[in-house]
Amino acid sequence: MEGSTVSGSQDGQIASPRRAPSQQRSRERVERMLAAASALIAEQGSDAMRMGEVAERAGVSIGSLYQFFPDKRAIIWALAERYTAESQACIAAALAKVSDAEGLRRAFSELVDIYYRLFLAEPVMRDIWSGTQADKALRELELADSRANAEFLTAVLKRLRPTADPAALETTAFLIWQMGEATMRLAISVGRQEGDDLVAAYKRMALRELVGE
Amino acid sequence: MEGSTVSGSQDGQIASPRRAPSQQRSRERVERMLAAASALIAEQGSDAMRMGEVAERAGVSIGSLYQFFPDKRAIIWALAERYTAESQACIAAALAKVSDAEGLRRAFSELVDIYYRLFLAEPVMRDIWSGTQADKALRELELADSRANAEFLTAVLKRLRPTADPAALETTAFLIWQMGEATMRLAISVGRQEGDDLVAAYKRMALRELVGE
DNA sequence: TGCAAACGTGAGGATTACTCATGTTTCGGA
DNA sequence: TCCGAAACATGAGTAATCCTCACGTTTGCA
Repeated sequence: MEGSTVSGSQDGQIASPRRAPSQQRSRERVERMLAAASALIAEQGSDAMRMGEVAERAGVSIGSLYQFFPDKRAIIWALAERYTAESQACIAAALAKVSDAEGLRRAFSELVDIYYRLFLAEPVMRDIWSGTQADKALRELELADSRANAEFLTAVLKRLRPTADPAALETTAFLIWQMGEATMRLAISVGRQEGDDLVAAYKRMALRELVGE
Repeated sequence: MEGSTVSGSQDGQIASPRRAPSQQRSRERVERMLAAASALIAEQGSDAMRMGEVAERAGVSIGSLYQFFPDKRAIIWALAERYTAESQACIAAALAKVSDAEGLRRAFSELVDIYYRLFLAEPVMRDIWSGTQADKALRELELADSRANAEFLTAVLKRLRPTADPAALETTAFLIWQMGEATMRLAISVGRQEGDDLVAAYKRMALRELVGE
């Protein structure tokens, strides 16, 4: 998983191999490229982001950019991967020590709020997850991320309801998580007031399913 | 709304006006263009669809294509609009005569099945709704469609639960509908077995919310 | 029947992701 | 310390594709 920052491509295949930065100089330059891309996505969206502009703003040539990222999607993928890695750790921590229904209620409720605020505050994340779903590799990254997150939830449910069918719990947890992400995407694409209402309604519905009435 | 087949563009603005076909000949040609686009999307997806190929397969010149569709997105938008119009009528019919909880349970359950089968069977619809969410105009069309559909559901809920807060019912109906669409998109992007399970789980959750325990 | 508007055409303009031949820097080993 | 190989850097050029536009043709109507 070490060099995975460098890959990412259409139809889920690993793209043609590109050099991973091994020297200090190039590592710093790759950071600058990612920072430039991030800024441009925040300003204009990933669709309007031009590779030439990324290179210019990073202070590197277009050729250098393509030396480390096989194509445009790869640079977006790299940014997305960072976000997922970060948030996954946060989610694991929040759910790890849940041991009863009330704890789950509190942890889940808090998690939804954090996620929602994150979506509202991070234009890059918003753009990547709500706009660029056309990219197959990104969809698969999101799906994998979602499965991983749902597993934390599954673990909690199995602990709280040891007699229930494990497969059913897995399906429920995955669905609830995916619906949460769908709700976030929806909430940020409508007005703030309606978005808040929708998130609140989701939270209510999800909790009803997770901890019963 | 008459000539709306012809418009559709970025940032929700109506695109630069394009001639609407007024003669018999051109109406037939526009149909051929839409049919060609539909076939190509079914074969390779809307992203890989080339405007030149659409024109060639429709037996018209590239110039004619652009005479009626301001840009590539417009032709996809036109196809999407047809689907929404069709399905909306079907949904309205299914929900119009619901008068009690048991009727709602049956109608909703059937509706979900129909929608799921539709998604599975229609590659064009699948492509448009699950892939090309990057297009702002399409997102807005889908949102408007979803709101319209949710309203039918809202109407039923208001009939069945006259004492409940109307605004809350609206939010609930809209959220449930959006989650349904999210579930469909998810279900078709995972395997058939898991997809079926997810749809079944969604149906259970939604019904729990709609008609109680 | 003639004319204006609608329609039809396809070569070419414009944009942009991406390549590649060539030059420069870094670094380990002799 | 020096050399050679590998890593790195460059940017003009290529290819693909969306879309335009100037000019010809057909249709409908007064």
